[in-house]
Amino acid sequence: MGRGRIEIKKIENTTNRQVTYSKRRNGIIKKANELTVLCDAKVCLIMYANSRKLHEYTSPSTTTKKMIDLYQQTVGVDLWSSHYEKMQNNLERLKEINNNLRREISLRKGEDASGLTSLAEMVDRQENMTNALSEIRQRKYHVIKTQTGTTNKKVRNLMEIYRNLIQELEMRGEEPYGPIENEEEYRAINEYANAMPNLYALRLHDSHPDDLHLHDGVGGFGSYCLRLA
Amino acid sequence: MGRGRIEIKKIENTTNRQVTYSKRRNGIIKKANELTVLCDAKVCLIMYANSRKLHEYTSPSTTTKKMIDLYQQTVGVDLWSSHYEKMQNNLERLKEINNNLRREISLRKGEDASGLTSLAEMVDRQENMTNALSEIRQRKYHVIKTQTGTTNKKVRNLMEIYRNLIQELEMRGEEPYGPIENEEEYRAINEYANAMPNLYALRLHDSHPDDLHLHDGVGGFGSYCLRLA
DNA sequence: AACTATTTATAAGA
DNA sequence: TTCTTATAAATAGTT
Repeated sequence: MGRGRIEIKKIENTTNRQVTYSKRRNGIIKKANELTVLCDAKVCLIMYANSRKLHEYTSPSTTTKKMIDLYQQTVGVDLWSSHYEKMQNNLERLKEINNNLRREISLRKGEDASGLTSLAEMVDRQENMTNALSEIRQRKYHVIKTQTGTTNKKVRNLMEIYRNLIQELEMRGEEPYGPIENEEEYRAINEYANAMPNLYALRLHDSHPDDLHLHDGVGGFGSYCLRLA
Repeated sequence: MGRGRIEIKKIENTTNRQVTYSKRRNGIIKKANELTVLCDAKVCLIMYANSRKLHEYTSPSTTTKKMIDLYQQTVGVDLWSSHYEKMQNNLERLKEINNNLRREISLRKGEDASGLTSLAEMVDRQENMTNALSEIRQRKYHVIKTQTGTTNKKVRNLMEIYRNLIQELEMRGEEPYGPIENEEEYRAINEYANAMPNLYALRLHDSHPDDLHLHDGVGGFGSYCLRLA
């Protein structure tokens, strides 16, 4: 379509080629746009000639990225994969580690999916578990000791309150051991009384010989005392 | 360029539009190819019309992926980032799970990084551990029982060999209890003898009352016997 | 899918 | 590059 018909083969004259590229590039972009408008199509056109300059056209109704995504979806090839191969590897590695951790937990729970554990392995595992258990016992011991300390303080406090109460009542000439009138004090005493069974419950759960034992003489109100055996 | 000039706006008649799309699509692909050949250019053309069908042209000298890479490089925008993000999230999620699993193992080992464990929690944990331990004990018991069976068979076998050996020696009129000459039999007997301490070692590791105990009367050579208490 | 009157694109030249 | 213009190519409407 010009002054003369041309053969479709590379134009060897550089200038000529560049001129033709410029003209035809505009031509094809115009065509792409016409296609977009006339046929309600989405077109993405990327051109790259030796000039190292990139020219593109993308229908206004879409974006280059959307077109690429669409392209992948249709063609069924993941063009991104090479870009995040490393990540993929990382992901796989983490999954592997994860599985190993799960397996270890499983073993520690006494489960054994494979059923292939050797005796030596099991002896080892048991020893491991026993150590862990004694570790936990020690820690619990520590916590109980601490808690006992604070509890004893609480008791001393309550005894003080109680004594004062009795004294007050006696001074008023009223009968001791009568109803407690100070609401706050009453609540505090009750709270303490209710806390005891919880501590006590430990003995039910836990009957191992080298575990700690709580000896509490729950006699009169004034003789509350927690000792560690 | 046809029987009549047309306005560049969406063709409302569907059939007409599809026909025009088909014709012009071919036209633009031809143009793209001519551009490729004439000007030594790289062209990537992706078209998508309502038909949900994708049409593309890419210069033979390149690939769609290369063109996309080039496009990104030139435009300086990372089209992959959104995909990357998804993976990144996945990775973070896995790491989180990983940490949780590690924490659980830590707890099961009796470690406590936070030091914030409540007493109730620790009681619970200990019970959990105790259960796991008994599970493991049971499993070990099973394995030992099985192994004892096979060991007993081995012993019977060895006794038979030994008897034969004695008999043979006596028949030769030689002194009994002399050096064992059959090398294979010697090795078999030795192997068995060496296996015993390993089984025995269980008692050292494992002194829990409800664990199983092995009573073995290691008397004469003929009285080897493993019993389960 | 083919035809063809026309429009459009563009090769060559300025 | 851009403009011009003769001519090749593309295609709208028709069959």
